[in-house]
Amino acid sequence: MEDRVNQIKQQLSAHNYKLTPQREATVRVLLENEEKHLSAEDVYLLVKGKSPEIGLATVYRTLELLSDLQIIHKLNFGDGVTRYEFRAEGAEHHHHHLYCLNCGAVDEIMEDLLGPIEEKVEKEFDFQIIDHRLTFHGICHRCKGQVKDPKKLVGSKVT
Amino acid sequence: MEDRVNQIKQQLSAHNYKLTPQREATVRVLLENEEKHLSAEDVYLLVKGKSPEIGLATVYRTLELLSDLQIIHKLNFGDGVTRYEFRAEGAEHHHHHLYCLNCGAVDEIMEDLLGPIEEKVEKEFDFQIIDHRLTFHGICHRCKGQVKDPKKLVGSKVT
DNA sequence: TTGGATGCAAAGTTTTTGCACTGTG
DNA sequence: CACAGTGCAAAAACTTTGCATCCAA
Repeated sequence: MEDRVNQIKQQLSAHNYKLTPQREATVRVLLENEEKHLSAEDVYLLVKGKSPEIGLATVYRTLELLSDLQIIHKLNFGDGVTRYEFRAEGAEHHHHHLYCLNCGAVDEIMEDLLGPIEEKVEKEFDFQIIDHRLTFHGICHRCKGQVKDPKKLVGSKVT
Repeated sequence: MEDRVNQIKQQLSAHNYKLTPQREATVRVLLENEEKHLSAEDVYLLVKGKSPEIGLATVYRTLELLSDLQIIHKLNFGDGVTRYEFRAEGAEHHHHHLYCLNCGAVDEIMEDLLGPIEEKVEKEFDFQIIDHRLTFHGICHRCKGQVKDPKKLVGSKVT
């Protein structure tokens, strides 16, 4: 954990940015909730719990900065909020998401399933891949058999 | 084209919705610009060109409706706007996107590359896949060698 | 002292909602 | 008449920006 904070500190200074207390608090919240895909608001509330003087704008600015430096990723699951997560450790892009249409949970697949596919795409479309996003939308194991809101899944008018 | 409008009309009436003139105009704009991934605003402006009396709210409501019925898809490429596209023709989910970080263009890959991967995921994670989103972010063939805004690609402070 | 960073509030974007009205069955 | 559908404007939700202030080098 301290290692990772230090690593980020170095990544920032390599680009002439400082790891201010606010930025550090934000980074720590992200690290402590790594698997949770927090929104900016989530991060703000968590940081505010520890350091009440921080402003929402600072959180946004910090997330934008970390995102520009590719330390974290922006994610969109179509619910109108941008979520953030750390990039996969090994510098390479590596993992994918399972988004449950019933309960909204986001689980992770930690394997990279796309290696061979990327090679094919790069060649076939003359496209230099920098990153990818792969999300499966469906019903998670927890919701199986107890879908609460079918309307969300297949629209229909309740008459 | 008329076929597809009729097909959509039937999908709507199957759920007790009508294909009103506004909805039809919206659908036609989407069909005429199928490969373009229009935002709600884009659709609104195009529809307004033909039927000036339409309201933006109606466009949003129509897109939401079509999306609930899974006639169209919502897409997010992280630029803050929701875009829309028709679902792949063959009822199955089938295609993927190439999003250029330099020029913002969105190209399509019309093959489904994920078949075997989905089987694996369904088994391994006990997750019932209804849909997927796969987007590669990178540099498109048009931009190769003439990247205009490297900052967007690798953040750095311009001092 | 100088410039980056911050907090607050105001403004900006995108999307949703309330409500009266319209048109068709 | 009933009621889905609509247009408009207001409101909401999320994010960015302006600006005075603060702080470390």
